[in-house]
Amino acid sequence: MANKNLSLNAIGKLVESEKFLENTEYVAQFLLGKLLIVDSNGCLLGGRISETEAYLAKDDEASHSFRGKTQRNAAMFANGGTIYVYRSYGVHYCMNIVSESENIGAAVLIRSIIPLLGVEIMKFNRKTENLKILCNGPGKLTQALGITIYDNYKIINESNIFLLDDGCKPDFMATKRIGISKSIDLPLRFVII
DNA sequence: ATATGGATGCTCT
DNA sequence: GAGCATCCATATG
Repeated sequence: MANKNLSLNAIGKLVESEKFLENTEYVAQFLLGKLLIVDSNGCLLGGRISETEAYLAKDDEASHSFRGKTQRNAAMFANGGTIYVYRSYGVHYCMNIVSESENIGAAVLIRSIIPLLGVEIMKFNRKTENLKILCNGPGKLTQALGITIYDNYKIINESNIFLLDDGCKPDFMATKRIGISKSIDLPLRFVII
């Protein structure tokens, strides 16, 4: 425990929990360049967030929260900083970080990270040696990091999943979101340039 | 380099 | 029973 915090402190400082209470588009942009790190049985896995998408509480038909709270999306209505994981296409898991306050229903989907820590373990988890395709998709990064539905409802920085700020302030651009069929024109996808 | 279709399981109508 | 916030293998230019 003390060791883990020591090694995390050497990488950067934990993102303050109040940050997740800000509005969702801001959180989605803020998360770019931050380090997403998972303590997997004592091994640190993770990398730098390079792509996010905002899913809003209001007027966003593509958001899981659009039709209200259900058993599946309940974590999305928890307080900002909660992790919302769901199964996608019956095959993969996708990971979101809830934004804003309790009962709002907004979150940021982590779409891609640049692998930095525990690369050999992530290669094993993904069954590939190719760094380019290790974590470059929402289903891929959860597989690389070992994130599953059991991580649903965990709290960032109060579990084995951490967000760190090492001072990186990347340039980014906004584009349309990917892989959805409703509200497809909203510029709510953010990518490091 | 881009396009396609299959795998897969769970939620909601 | 439909429809997915995906990925990969395969097929073609």
